[in-house]
Amino acid sequence: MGSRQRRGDTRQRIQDVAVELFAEQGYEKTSLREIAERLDVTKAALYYHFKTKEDILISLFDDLTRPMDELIEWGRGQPHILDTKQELLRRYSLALTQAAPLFRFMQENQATIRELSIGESFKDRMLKMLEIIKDPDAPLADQVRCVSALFTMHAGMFALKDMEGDPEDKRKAVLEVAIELVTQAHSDPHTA
Amino acid sequence: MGSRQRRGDTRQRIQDVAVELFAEQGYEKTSLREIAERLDVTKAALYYHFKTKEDILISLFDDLTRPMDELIEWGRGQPHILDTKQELLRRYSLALTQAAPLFRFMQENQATIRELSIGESFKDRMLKMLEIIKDPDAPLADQVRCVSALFTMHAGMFALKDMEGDPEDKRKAVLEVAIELVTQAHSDPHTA
Amino acid sequence: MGSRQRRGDTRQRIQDVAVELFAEQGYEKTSLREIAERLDVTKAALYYHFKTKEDILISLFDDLTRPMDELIEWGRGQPHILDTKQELLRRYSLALTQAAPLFRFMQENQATIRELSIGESFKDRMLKMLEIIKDPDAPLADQVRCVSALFTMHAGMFALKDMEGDPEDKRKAVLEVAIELVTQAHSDPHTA
Amino acid sequence: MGSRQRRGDTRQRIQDVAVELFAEQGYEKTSLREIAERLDVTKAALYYHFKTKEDILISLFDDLTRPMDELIEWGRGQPHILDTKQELLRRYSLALTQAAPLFRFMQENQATIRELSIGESFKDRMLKMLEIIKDPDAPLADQVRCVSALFTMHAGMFALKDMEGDPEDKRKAVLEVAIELVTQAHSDPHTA
DNA sequence: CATGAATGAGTGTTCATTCAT
DNA sequence: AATGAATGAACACTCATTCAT
Repeated sequence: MGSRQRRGDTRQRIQDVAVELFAEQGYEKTSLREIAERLDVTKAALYYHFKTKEDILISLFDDLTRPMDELIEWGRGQPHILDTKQELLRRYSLALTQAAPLFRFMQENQATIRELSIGESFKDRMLKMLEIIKDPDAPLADQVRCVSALFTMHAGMFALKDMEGDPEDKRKAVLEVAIELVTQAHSDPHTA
Repeated sequence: MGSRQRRGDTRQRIQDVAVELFAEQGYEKTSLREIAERLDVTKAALYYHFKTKEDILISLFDDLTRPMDELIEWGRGQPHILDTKQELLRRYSLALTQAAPLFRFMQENQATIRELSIGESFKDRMLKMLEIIKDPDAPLADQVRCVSALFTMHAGMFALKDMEGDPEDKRKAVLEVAIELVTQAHSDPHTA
Repeated sequence: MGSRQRRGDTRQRIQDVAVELFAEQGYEKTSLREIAERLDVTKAALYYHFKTKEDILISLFDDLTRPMDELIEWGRGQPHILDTKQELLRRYSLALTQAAPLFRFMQENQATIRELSIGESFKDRMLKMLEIIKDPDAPLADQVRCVSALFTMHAGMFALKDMEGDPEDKRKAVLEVAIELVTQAHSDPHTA
Repeated sequence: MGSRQRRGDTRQRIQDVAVELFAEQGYEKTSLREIAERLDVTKAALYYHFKTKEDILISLFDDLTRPMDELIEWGRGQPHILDTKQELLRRYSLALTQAAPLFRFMQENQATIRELSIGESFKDRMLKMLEIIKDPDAPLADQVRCVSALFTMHAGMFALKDMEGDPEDKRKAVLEVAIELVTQAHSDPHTA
């Protein structure tokens, strides 16, 4: 019965277990044997669903990069005004929350990801988001504020895990600080 | 000549190469064979100087944690006023700059480090620094500001690498933003 | 053809080669590379069938300890009379003959085995057999006779290898001496 | 002071530690590093005193084989009567007691020793001792009794370690059984 | 849709041994 | 009489990957 219900969703189950283990132990330290054992299948079965180990990782990122791409596309269609920037952060915050484990993984395995084909593409996306909220002619400190806004959002949620309080409250607090940073960077009158 | 001059500094040379490779490729993906080959010695030679691979990593962190411990001790002896917090960040900024590659490594290999004996000890240190700059009764957003200040400093310097500009200017800009965050968190009148 | 016929019996073939090499050279001096080469497979193939090197050894002992356990169980269900003791030795003699190479290995690698998980369990079994044939209140010399009976059986067969004569004749001679020792130990009237 | 008193006796100290560790863990599992660490010298120091690891072992056996050689020479000069055989066992028992750890080592590392140059020479000695107490034309069982007598003496002392009782009492008991076996083998009237 | 069996390349680690000093 | 530094060869073990069934 249990095995009947599982018919056809093996691919999804692999992804679920992979996200969990990758986030917990890192990509390199997680072996396919481990994933297979948790699912009670053989390693070879994984290869029916994915061509390589890296392929599993890439498939996970697809769920993550799609919302980001949409976000970027949306942002580019908007005027470069403060409101756009703030809204971008708001939407990004929600996207992050939904793909939290994957982001935690990304945050903690940058060295690994950098070498993977996915690394470049992700960095690209981050730069594109920065382009939307950042003014290249602004003073250095303002540019740092924008970078910091994004990083704060990435790190914030995981770094705050041991702090007491409702997760949603924490998300809002992080978002508030990020928006503030961007607002400050935007409104700062600069004479470059 | 080259090999004569090298006598006695092998341990240091191992550390240098290790820092470089660990930062570049990550801890797991850097093999002892690779380190040995770069130094033109055998793997076994590494084991004369270090008991295990992890031991190499630990030895690297010693150079890093000592200044942090001094900083924490200094901070604890000061009154919990804004000035102390700002000065702590200023000093931390300098410490970070000096051990930049190691911090880049740490920033990018959190998943790996977490499992190592060193992970806990480093997290402890971060929490102790937070205790100095953060007020546990402050509103959530203010606490986020303090966390963000530290993370901004960690990430800032590496994330800004592709941006043009003098490294020292960038360091100051990052520091400025961090100080601002902490200042705001401190001065915020809160009625908890 | 040869390789086709071999399908499915690799595990057994590993055990066969392992017994032979362990007995010939000792456990420590026999490397997995050596076993693998003899079988014309890779080392990794061994790990498909056994989790560790020690596991191979343990699996070999399973074939040995099962008959011993049966023997012990049988002996415990019998009255502590001379007949039982003699019959135990007779049955043990047969068991030993069947697992001769393994016993030779055990006899010659006691130091190694002692440190392995198997060591304790084997010693236990020997003590349990002793309990059946030995009277704890008997004079020391009688107790020695019982210990000697078992040891004679262990060592006898291998020590007598270079002596001319039919193996079965030798087995019977060893058994005869062992039975004699136990008989003497049993019938000895003692006033402890 | 301690180090002054140690001057010149390093060779002896190496032997002492080696005997102890070899007996405890076996020859293969005892590394020179371990021996050196126990003596608080470097591995290289061992090589000042002994040419190879095997050389240490050989030097240990010298202390053991000398008394055996004397014993064999003595035995050969005596008539092949029961008294000679009994006296041989008595003397051997004392020799064994004096070199107990080494004999324990030999008993437990036969597979190792067999491959060493020393192995053959030791086996030779055992055969020579057998020649003295054993009649090659006697019935098989009698020959087994003689082999058993020697083996009982070897094994007896270590196998009886967990048994309660004074070591000297145990030695005598073992000797008693061995003498008995040889006596029986000798007096047995045989018509081959 | 999945398994059983295997591989080749690699890992970190240990060892006995050497030799200039 | 002993050390510091190193080597070369080996070892047990793990990994991602393959493929016939």
